[in-house]
Amino acid sequence: MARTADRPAQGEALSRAVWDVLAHQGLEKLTVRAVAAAAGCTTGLVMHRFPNRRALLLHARELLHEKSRVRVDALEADAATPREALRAVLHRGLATDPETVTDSVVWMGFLAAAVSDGELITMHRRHNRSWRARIERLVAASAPDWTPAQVKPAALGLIAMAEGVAAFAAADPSHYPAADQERMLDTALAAYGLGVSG
Amino acid sequence: MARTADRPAQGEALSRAVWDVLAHQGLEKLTVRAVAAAAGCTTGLVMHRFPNRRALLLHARELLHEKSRVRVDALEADAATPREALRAVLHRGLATDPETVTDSVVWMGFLAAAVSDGELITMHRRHNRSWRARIERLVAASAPDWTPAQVKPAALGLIAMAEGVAAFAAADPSHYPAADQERMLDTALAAYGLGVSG
DNA sequence: GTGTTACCGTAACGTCTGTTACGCCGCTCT
DNA sequence: AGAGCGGCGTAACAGACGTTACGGTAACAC
Repeated sequence: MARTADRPAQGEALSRAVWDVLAHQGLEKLTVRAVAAAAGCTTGLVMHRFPNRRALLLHARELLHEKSRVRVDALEADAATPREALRAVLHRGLATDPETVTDSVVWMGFLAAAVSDGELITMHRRHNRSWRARIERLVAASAPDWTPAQVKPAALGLIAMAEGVAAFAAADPSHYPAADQERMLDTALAAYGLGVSG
Repeated sequence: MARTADRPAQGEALSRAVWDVLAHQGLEKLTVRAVAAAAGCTTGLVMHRFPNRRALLLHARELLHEKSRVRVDALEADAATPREALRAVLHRGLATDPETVTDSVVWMGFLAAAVSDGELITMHRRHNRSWRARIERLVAASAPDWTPAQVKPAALGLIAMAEGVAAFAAADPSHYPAADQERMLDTALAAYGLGVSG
């Protein structure tokens, strides 16, 4: 890492290093030294930029949340219909390529770390609740005549399905190819009567 | 822990201590000392019973797998129809009470630990594949006229849904009450045409 | 009761952790 | 060009970690 004073860029580079370590070495090896090595610097820079290890993790978690929100916002904005938006957004939650598989592994690492960190679990809940609200809104827009009592279980089923299959694929990619996950998603949308062509 | 030579019982007690620490303190604090404290003994006993920390974790993981398999076998045997069996088995995968919430937290801990442990990930895959095969078998029995191309996406959707909602509920129990999870499951089964009364 | 066995608590080892303190070196300003 | 400043690499710290070695003591045989 070159010698610069661009603090936001350094914070982002270090957060990316956190994600790298979490994805390839796991939570147990997520040490300050490992992060520094992944970022190509020393622990001096890391501890100079963040007051302590926890702050580093919290920043990395928040940044990941923010990036994924921006990406999903764009997917939603680009969709022609609510049903296409629903499918596109849910599809992003699957783990169908190296990037999203990595995302899923990192996601699980943060979730496991949250067990012993009140602030991490608070961030997770905030993010997850807004994710759930987004899908409920898209389901309601996709089926305008449904009551909330119909929307809520369907939306919950869809987000749970995406989360679950992403965890499966992250742990066993060769047995959960992209095509299987996509067929699963389209079958579920069709079963609920939310298919794009329905 | 009393002074005895009942090795299997000690191994099980220590594994239960591993689950306790994993559930209440998280993977980062899963140390030999913490496990010994949770078991009410010292590190001496732990290291006398297991050659090293990894062996302790692997044993705890395998025992958890075995116990859940026995429980699910019983649920399946007790069911009157394939559809009832399918629902009962999937319901066990939800996180609807303190015990199953704990199970889900522990499950995630092991999954996160598996990122940096080839043997743990192998065990996870073996277990997960047999779990998937079980649900595919139950779905096929519940809908005898379906082709494999219909069975597989539905079964995948169902197990992913259960896994996902268990993770949600483990991280945010107050926002994922049992009733919501059960309504989600029954709505999904009905949507697939696999409802108990269908 | 006494001797033997081995279970397991105690204590120590070297390594690795997060964190702190120090100082070099490149940039900027006059 | 030289002085001043601050970013960040280096090195050391205390504590916690996994693991090892040793010794006291409970449990059994007789």
